[in-house]
Amino acid sequence: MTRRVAPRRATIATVAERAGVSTATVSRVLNGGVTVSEAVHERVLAAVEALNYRPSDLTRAVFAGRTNSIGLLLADLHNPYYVDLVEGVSRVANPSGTLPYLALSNRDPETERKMLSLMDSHRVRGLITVARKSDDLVMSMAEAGTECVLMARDTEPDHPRIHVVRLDDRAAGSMAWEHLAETGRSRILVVSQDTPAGRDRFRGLADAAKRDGVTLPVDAPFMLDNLAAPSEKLRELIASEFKNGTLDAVFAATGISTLRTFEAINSIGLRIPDDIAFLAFEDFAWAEHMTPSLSTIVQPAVKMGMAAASIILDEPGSGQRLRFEPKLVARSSTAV
Amino acid sequence: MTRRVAPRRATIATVAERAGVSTATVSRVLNGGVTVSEAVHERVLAAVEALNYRPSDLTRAVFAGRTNSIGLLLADLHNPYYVDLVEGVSRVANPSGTLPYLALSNRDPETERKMLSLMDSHRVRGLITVARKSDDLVMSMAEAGTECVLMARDTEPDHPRIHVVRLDDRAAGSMAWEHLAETGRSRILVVSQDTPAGRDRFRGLADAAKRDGVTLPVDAPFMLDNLAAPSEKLRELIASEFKNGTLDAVFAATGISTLRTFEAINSIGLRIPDDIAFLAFEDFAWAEHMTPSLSTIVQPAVKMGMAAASIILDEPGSGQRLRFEPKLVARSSTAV
DNA sequence: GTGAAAGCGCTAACAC
DNA sequence: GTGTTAGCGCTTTCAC
Repeated sequence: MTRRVAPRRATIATVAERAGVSTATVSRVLNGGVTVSEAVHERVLAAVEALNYRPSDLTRAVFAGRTNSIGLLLADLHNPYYVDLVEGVSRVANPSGTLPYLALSNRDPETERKMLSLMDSHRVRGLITVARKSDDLVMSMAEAGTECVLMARDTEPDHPRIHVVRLDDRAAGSMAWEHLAETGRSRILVVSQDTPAGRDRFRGLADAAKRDGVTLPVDAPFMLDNLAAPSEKLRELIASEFKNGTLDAVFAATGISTLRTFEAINSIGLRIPDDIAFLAFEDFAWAEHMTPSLSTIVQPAVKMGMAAASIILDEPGSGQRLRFEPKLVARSSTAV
Repeated sequence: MTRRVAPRRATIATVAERAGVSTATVSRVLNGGVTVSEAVHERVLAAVEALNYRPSDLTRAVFAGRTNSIGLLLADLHNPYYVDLVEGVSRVANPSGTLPYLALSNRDPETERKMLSLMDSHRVRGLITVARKSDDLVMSMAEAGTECVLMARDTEPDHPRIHVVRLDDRAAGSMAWEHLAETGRSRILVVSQDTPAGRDRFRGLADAAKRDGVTLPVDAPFMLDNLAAPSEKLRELIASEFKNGTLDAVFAATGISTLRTFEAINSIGLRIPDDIAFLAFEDFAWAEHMTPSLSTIVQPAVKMGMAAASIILDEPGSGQRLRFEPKLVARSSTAV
């Protein structure tokens, strides 16, 4: 750790000297609250201007024992849900001078932990994360005073500074069932990533079907393992189920699975929605322009991001549990 | 600014006390370099472990006069180019303990300036930005010691701490021409956002055409003003040019214009590529699954992000000018 | 090999 | 009203 590497820049002392006052006075005019004489006020402001001085949020944070940064740990940025989350967090955080650190885990537990540690080193004031294998780290950060917001989690660690913001996944599932049933489908395959959210969405759909007296042809969601490449197994499953006549709709229950599922259906040569209906998850610019346009179930990700940031900034230590409702966007891929 | 709000957490002093040594010694074993007796070394490490102590990068930064954060200011996250940029920056920055702050301008100059100021307040060590209306701010940050990397800029401010990383936009344009010409098209319309990059790409295409003795039917790119909604004007332009027989290909020269252009062509009912060829910019997961699949010209965004971060961390003050080469991904939308 | 002390840039008591 | 002083958590001379 070399010392003083950057070119000198104006500090509060520089400004004080130039204005012929003490650093305390400079601090006072900059932060307001206390009364300062008109003359001094002007001299200080002039000095600030002349020296292009901007107080260091860094030093302020050291003093206050709390920074103005939030740690945002996501899996990647290819899911529109994550993108909107960033948007939402920024919208709430920025106005109060808070900036989010963005880190991507790419679903690697090792990376996940490293990034969390890094954020802790940087003393983020709050953490918003989709991490799943780092409860111990999160707990120790909460213990140390960091507000932690867990996204899309089913577990609910008991700590006043650990909050949970999630979608009502069961509702998303039953919403999928209702839409598909309404359009005349009942032989549904659910495709998902292997996450609590995905399982809950399946459960929601299966339960809703049961209430209507229908049993799904497949009694568990098809779990995608490798998200980076087309799934041969999925392709085969859809092809054989369809041939057996036990399939008239596929519900991709998570953002990433949407692409892989669409791809599988198309590669078999099945026509959507004539041969088979396709209901996707998350909305993205191109969904409307696909052939056919895609029906999707969408989470209010921007709102969820805003809520997460609000908890950190405005309701620390309140152990929030927030649940948001999904929305259906019906387009052609599930049309009758 | 309230003081001491967060619950106390272990500081270097806590560790020192518990290990029965001075803070200086703790610092020494944590940072290495100096020799410390075996016994003390162990006691300190044990205390660190027991107290779950993690040194504050914040305080270190105050002392060192330089943080481990980078400011990343982008327009939005809907363009795959930006997403890959984040990926690239993280890949280089994270391993050395550097975390990027992410801010979105949504192309609003006001927001752009606010975010830049915020980042400066946070004393980012370096800045990577697509900002266009804030040269004065960038210059003052560079002056104060912040490494600034301008992305996609044609101007080149003269300062050792202001760097430029960009695509060879002319090459992208001529690459577009060559591909389209090869597949038998020459009556090309270029659609773009109103940016230096877009203009250069048009210029590159027009010049290449000229070299081949061809004059474009339209002597300037169609500049999209509102990126958030379909463009009626674009739709009309394409329809009328096509009817006149002066159009057999459209080149969307920027990431966002790709969507709006595709939309316009489709809404007219023109068939791609039979009636008209369509060449897009930037690659994204769905491009391959559109009907037809989209041919695109792609910038090596991940590499560009890595380069930008490297400049900040490894080559400060070297006034870099980097130019990257685009790549063509040929698919069905430009097939013969 | 280890401790005491100064100082990074800033804010908040406490005097005057 | 304004200056003086102490101190936030850390690193680094400088003594011992």
